[in-house]
Amino acid sequence: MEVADRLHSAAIHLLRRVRKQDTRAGVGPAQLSALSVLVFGGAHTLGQLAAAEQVKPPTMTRVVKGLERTGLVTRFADRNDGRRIQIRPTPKGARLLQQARKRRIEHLARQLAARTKQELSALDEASRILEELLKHWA
Amino acid sequence: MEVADRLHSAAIHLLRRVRKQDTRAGVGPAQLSALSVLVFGGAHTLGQLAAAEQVKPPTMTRVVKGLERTGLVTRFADRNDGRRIQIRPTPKGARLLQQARKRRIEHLARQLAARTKQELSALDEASRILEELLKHWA
DNA sequence: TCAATGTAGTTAGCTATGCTAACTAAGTTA
DNA sequence: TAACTTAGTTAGCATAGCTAACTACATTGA
Repeated sequence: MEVADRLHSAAIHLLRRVRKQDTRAGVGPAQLSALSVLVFGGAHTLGQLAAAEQVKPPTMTRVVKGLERTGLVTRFADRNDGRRIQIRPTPKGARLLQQARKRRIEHLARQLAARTKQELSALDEASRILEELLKHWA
Repeated sequence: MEVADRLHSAAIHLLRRVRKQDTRAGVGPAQLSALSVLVFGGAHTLGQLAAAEQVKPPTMTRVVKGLERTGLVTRFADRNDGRRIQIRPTPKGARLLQQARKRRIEHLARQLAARTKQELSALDEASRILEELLKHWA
């Protein structure tokens, strides 16, 4: 379908550009993305985090190890279930994520600055439609 | 900025969903993406391909090796410059890419089917604005 | 009660993908 | 034609994905 195609392509190329800003964070993309889930969604168990990131548990074990080694998250025991491991961002982790996110958003915002008010509101409306779409995704 | 933020988030989540369709292609994301450049853009030198994919030449050397090993691309010498290596998709490579792309687009199109005509045209317009934005990206 | 079953996470080991540094080979220039 | 530049590869490292097999804890049911 025509719209699907155009949307798909635009999303790919947009993210490819924006992602380049992450180089300076000094943290890989998987770690950054997992950290983002924790900073915006609060503590998660390893399994919840793996599900949220759509990766298998062994992958998340290693991602969390990396984040822990650099002091960006801490792990603590679950009170109700001795098998579960809760993971929480440290203040350092929250700070780093916010900065990385700021770089991405500001970079994109700079590009958008040259657009007209009409175009910006069209983009805003489209984003809201997509949010709705994602909420009901089959 | 508000719009940048919303757009960024929508693009991330959209692609994450769509990308899951690629599992069945049996080819990694970097290979699939490079193959897409070749199928839609014709033969490229290794360096052009690396630039298009925003990776360094050594990375692309290996990606191309993988594609070559599974018979999805072929390499041939550049007539004008003996240092250059041209890379071209094979019929098998073109076929595989088209199928993978079809799966992605159709999956997205199925989700879009529940939207109104107005919403679809808003998404289409936004995609065109983004294409324009990407063209003049600083 | 406690043995069988299920669930959460880790470890080991493979592949793919990213990088830099250092190299080879081919073109360009002074 | 010697010096420099450019294209690509090789080697070696880190990250990130997977499956299979394991440990530890929780739940279930005879």
